[in-house]
Amino acid sequence: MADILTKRADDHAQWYNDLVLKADMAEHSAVRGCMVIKPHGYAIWEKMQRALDGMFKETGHVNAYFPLFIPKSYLAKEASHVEGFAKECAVVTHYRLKSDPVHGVVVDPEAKLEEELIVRPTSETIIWNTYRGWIKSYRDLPLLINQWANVVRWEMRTRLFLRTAEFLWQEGHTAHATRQEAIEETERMLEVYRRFAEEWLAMPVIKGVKTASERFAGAEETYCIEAMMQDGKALQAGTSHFLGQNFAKAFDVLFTNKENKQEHVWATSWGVSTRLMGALIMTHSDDNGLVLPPKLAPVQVVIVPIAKNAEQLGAISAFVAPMIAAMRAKGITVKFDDDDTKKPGWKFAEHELKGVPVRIAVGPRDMENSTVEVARRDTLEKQVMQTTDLAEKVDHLLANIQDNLYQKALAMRERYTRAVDTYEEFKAAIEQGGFILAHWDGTAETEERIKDETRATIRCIPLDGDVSPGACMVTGRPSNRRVLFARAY
RNA sequence: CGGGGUGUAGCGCAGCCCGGUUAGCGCACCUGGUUUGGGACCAGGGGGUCGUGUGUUCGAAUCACACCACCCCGACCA
Repeated sequence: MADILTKRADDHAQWYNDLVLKADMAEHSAVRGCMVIKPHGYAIWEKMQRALDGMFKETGHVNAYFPLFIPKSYLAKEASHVEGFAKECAVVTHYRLKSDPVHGVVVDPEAKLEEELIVRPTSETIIWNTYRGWIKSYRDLPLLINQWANVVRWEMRTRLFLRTAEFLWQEGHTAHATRQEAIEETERMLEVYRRFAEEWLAMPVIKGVKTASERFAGAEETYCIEAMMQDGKALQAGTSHFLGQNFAKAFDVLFTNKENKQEHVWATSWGVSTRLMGALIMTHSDDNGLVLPPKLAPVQVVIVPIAKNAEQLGAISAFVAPMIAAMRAKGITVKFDDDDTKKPGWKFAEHELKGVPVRIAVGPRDMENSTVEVARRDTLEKQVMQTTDLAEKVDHLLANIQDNLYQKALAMRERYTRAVDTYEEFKAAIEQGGFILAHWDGTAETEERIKDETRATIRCIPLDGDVSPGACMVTGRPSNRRVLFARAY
């Protein structure tokens, strides 16, 4: 087979880049840091959206849409929020161009905006400013809203899907009458993200909370799910923030409680982005290309006819028609690749590159024997199957692939997760990659020192797992429990 | 923002050091034919402001200066 991708073992970053481009998911655009998401990539994102959107609605949320532009002054209303986002905001200063003999068009200096607008890096401010008008009574609560949107963060360094200047995401913004209720919401949505990651992306994640220094700008507590990529680095796959009353206070959002007293509402926000595409790629794919979990594959089964001529192709089409109908009846997405300008070998490689979970090859030999050749993308194994009950067999195979991908990723994470007790062990272990569970004294100073010396960060304080106390590996001071360290994307 | 790299056909590259016919090669594309169970083969064909600007020169893809863009590696972040 032709080597069209850089091998993972040679250069993981280059492999990732090649894969995104060659599998036709996205490409760089004319604008620095902004990508074009191509149909194959977008189809996967759409499947993610559909699944997540359903889960949001099952948990009582509704969708709405807020503006792309935010008055500059709004950003400053929540002190730590502005601190966190100010240095990466795109700003709109004018609303008109005019033609120019030398430069074609120039900004019309007479069209300067009274108040500059920023392109949203996230929507808390505009949303909370709006919520003020919507919330008057405890009867208006909880307010459970999600929006699907694009946001812009002027990142210094970008990577396709993992970090782009503009990215697509969803952001949930909820308002509650009590602290407890808001915390429950924050945790509920984190659990939705865990389920989505594990059941749809087949990507095991660790739920936890961020340390103070890694917390979202404006949050009281940031919960996250952390995943391990194949190169042993960590990727934050989703976040859910308990915002306390910070935004309610900044935007004067008050409600009257049952005792006729005015109170600030309690808030949450939570989001996942097109970064999940990067997570998906780096969790399962191999040197032959993309590997997609069946639940997110735009095409789950591709049928490749092997025909010498048009008559044979016609016979194969008739032969597979009932199988296709039976599979579709089971909700399986099937593509019959009867393009006669490409050879079978070319198609095999192409569909592997694009991550189609199951490939079925059918030729004259199969028609004689009432068989088909079924190849699975995850293990690259091929087997000849009788056509009897093929749809059921394929249905099982897809479920099996989905499960196998999860189990493989889980086994990898477990293999590369270890507990260490001394800083020396830690330094050696971090060079090997993977997750490290170690005791930490809870101070920002120690966290910072570890980061400076090893480039490892505390990914999260896990919600589950070993909670026995110990001594900080660096300072020896007491520690409540082990926390999760890794080098991260 | 520091470091490195790259801009030549749709894609990937050679040519540049040492200036000189009509700027090449592979893939892709078009036509015809033979093929088709792991990226087919033969023959013919089309496609280029060599990133931009200025300069040096009889002559610039090639030399000089400036600029622009993008990519990769770090620091910052979903």
